[in-house]
Amino acid sequence: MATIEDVARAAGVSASTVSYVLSGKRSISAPTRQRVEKAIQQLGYRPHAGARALASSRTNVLALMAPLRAGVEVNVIMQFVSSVVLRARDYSYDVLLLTQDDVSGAERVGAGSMVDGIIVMDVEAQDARLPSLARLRQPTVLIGLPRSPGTLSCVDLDFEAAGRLALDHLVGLGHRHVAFVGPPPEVMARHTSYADRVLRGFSGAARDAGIDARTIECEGTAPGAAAAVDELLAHDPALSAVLVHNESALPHVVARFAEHGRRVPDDLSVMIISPPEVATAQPVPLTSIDIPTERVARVAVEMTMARIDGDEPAETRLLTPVVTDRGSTLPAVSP
Amino acid sequence: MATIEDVARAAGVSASTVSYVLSGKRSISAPTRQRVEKAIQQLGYRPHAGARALASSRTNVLALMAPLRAGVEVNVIMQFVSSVVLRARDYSYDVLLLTQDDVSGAERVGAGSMVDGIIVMDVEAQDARLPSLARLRQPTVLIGLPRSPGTLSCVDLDFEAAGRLALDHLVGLGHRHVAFVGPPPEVMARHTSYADRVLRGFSGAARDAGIDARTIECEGTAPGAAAAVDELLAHDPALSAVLVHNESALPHVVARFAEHGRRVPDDLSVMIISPPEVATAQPVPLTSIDIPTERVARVAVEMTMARIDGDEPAETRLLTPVVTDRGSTLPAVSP
DNA sequence: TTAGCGTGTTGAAACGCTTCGACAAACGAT
DNA sequence: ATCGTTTGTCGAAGCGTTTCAACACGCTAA
Repeated sequence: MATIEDVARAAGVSASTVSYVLSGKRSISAPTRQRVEKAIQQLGYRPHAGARALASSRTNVLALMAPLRAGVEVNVIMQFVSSVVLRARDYSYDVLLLTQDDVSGAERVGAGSMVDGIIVMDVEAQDARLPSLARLRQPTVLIGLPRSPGTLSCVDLDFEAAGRLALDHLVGLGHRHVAFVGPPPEVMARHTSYADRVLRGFSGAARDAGIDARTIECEGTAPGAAAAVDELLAHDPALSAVLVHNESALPHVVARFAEHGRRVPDDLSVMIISPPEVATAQPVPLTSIDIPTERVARVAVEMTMARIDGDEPAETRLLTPVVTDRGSTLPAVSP
Repeated sequence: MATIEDVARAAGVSASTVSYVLSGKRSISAPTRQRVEKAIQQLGYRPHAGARALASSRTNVLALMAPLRAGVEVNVIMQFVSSVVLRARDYSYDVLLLTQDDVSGAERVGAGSMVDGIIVMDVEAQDARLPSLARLRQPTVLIGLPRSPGTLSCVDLDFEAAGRLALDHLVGLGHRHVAFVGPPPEVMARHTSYADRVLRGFSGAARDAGIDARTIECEGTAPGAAAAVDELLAHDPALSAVLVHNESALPHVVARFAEHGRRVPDDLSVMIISPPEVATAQPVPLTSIDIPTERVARVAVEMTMARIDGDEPAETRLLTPVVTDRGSTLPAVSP
C-alpha cells in the first residue's frame, strides 16, 4: 500500500504538504495541489485509518447500538439502521453495529477509541445503560426518551403527543368507545420508551375527555391478536375505534375484527402509529401517525456530529406528530 | 485516557511487557503478570484501537455489506446481520455495516485499512462487485454463489439442491400438478443468486420428472399474491401443490388459495423455503426447507477468520438442504 | 532601504501500540 | 566449573498520520 511518503516523493513535496492538501487546513498553491492530487490518483493512495485516528484522535466512525430484543419490529429497526448509515456517510462517517443489549459493546468501542460518537436505539424509561454511556468520552445520542436523560442528547417522535393526538382525532370524530392495541407484553415490561409514552398520552387524553378507553398488550401473532380483539369486544361490544401501535399484530387485528363482522372503516375506525410504508401497504390504507424514521435518524446523526466537533451541549428534540388521514377513520354513527 | 506507558509505570515494568501480557505472545512470570493486570484494572486501561491497528496491521473489524435493495426480505437480512455480528464477537471482532449497493464502501474501508475482512450479502449471479473485491488486500466471503467466484470464498444453503429437493418431495407424495411461487420480479431481474438457483433446481427436477411445473414471480403484497395465485389456477385448475420462496407473499398466497376454496393441506400442499421461524409462525405451520441463517453466518465468519490469519485458499461451501415436514404437505389424492 | 507581513512549504515531534533483537539470570547437563 | 538453553524482561525501531513551530520568499508600506 502506498503511504503518504510515497505520494510526497512522487509529487516532489513533503508529507506534511500532502496532508494539508488532503485536509485543506492550510492554503496550498494551485500547482502544488495539482501535482499532489495527481500523485494520489496514480498511486491509488488512501490514508491509513488507524494512523489517522492515532494522530488526529478522530476515527470517522460512529457506533450504533441496535439491540434486537424480543418483540421489536425488525422493519422499523432496519429503517433506522439504514437511515443512520446513509446519513453518516454525508459526514464521511462509517457505522459500527452493536447488537448486544448491554453496554459492554459501547464501552469497548468507546474506551478503545474506535468511534467518535454513539447512537443508541430501543431506549427504556429507566435505561440501565445510561450511566455508563454518560461516562464515555464520546457523545451519545439516544433515539428515544428515558425518564432522566442527564447529559445525553435525545431525539424521537413525540410519542406521548402522538397517543394524545390519536385519541383526540378519534374523539373529534365522535367516537366514545375507543381502545388501544399496544406492543407485546415483553416490550411493555421493559418499559420501552416509546411504548410507555404512547400509552401515557393515549390514556391521559382519554381521561381528559372523560372516556373509558381500554388499552391492551398484544403479541404480534394471529392467535395473540385474536385474543386481544376478543377481549376488547367482550369488554365493550360498542367499540367503534381502535389505535394500533403494533405492526406485526396489525393485519391479524384487522382480520379478527373482520371475523367479528367489523369492517374497516364502516364498522370500525382504525388508526396506526407506524412508518408510512406500513400504513400504506395494508389491504386498506390506514389513517396513521407516521413514525418519521428517516427524519429521526437524520437528526440523530446531525446531533451526534454537532457534539463531536462542536462541543454543543446536550439537547432533546421531540418531533411533532401529525395525523395522516387515509380514510380508515370515519365519523361515529350516532347510537 | 491511560496509555500502555501509564500501565507499565504503575506496574513497574516496561511497555513491551504490558503488551506481551495482553497478547500472550511471550511468556511472562506469574507475579509480573499479576502486577500488570492489577494496574490495567485500576487504570481502566483499554488499548487504543488505532494505535494497535497501525502497529499490528490488524483492526479486529469486519465489514458487512448488506445492501437493502427493493424486494429483499428484511427479516432474513436482519437475521444474517445479527448472527454475523454475534459470531464475529467470538473472535473479538466488531462489524462495520455497509449498506450501499455498489462496491465503493468496501473499497474505502478496505483500502483505508479499516477492516481485516469483508462479508458480502445479496450476491448476484454476475455480480459487478466481485472484480473490485478480488482486488482488495482483505479476504472476502460471499453469502451466495455467483457464476464465477474466482478467488473469493462462498457459503450458502445449496438453493439449487433445495429447489430440486422440494420438487422431489412433492412428486414423491404423488403430486403431478405443481407450481413455484418465487421472489418478486425485481429480485429475479437482478439475478439474485439464491433466486436463480432455486428456480433452476426446481425446474430442472420437474423436467427430469416429466412434469410441467409452472413458476411465477410474485410481489410481496396482497394484490401481487392474488394475481399470481389466480394465474396459476387459471393455467392449471388441477394444481395440488406449491413451493413458495417468498416470505412476504406467503400469507397472502395462502389466503388467496383459501378464497379459491383450496385449504392447506387438504386441498393444497404447501412448502416454503425460509428460516424456520417464518415457517412455524404461520397460522398453519408449514413444511419447509429451512434457511439456516445462523449457521450460514457462522460459517461465513469462520471462513473469513481462517483466511485472515490462515492464508487458507478460497473455498466454496454449500450447506445441504433438508425437508422439515410440518404437516402442510399431504399425499396427492388419486384423480 | 528596511521592517513587517502574508503565503506556501517543510522538518520534526508527537500519537500509542507491537515486535524484534538483545540480554541477564537461572537452570541443567557435562 | 563450564557451556548451552530456556525463561523473562527490556530498549528501540517502526507503523502512517497530523500538526506545530519555523522558515523562505516575495510583497507592501514606511
